[in-house]
Amino acid sequence: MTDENFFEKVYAIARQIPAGRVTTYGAIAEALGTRGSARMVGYAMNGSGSVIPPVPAHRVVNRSGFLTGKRAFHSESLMAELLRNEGVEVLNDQVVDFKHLFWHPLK
DNA sequence: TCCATGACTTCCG
DNA sequence: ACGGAAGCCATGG
Repeated sequence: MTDENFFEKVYAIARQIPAGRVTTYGAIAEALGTRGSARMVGYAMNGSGSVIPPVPAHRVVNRSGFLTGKRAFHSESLMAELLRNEGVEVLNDQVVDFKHLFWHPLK
């Protein structure tokens, strides 16, 4: 393992996401200072399952509100289940009123 | 060191 | 408005 500073930053912000809220990879990337590394955010989240404390990766979706990362979970439906458990309505692998539930890391 | 991959985003047709 | 292609940064082989 080399310098995992980047991953730690992603995890830190992901853990700052309030329950019942969701954010986008680009927003996190921008909060890190690397706006173009939106893909890396998801890439880092891929290892979030092996990090402690646990990271609410299910609260992170793409800018369209789609659960693009649900495939990385143990079950593809688990991500939607977690969101619903927090009060976030998910329909057809998409967050309902995503625009309204959107949470900005810097805000 | 170079090439290939990816939980994204934006631009162009 | 919709679909396809390019750009982007970090990691691994």
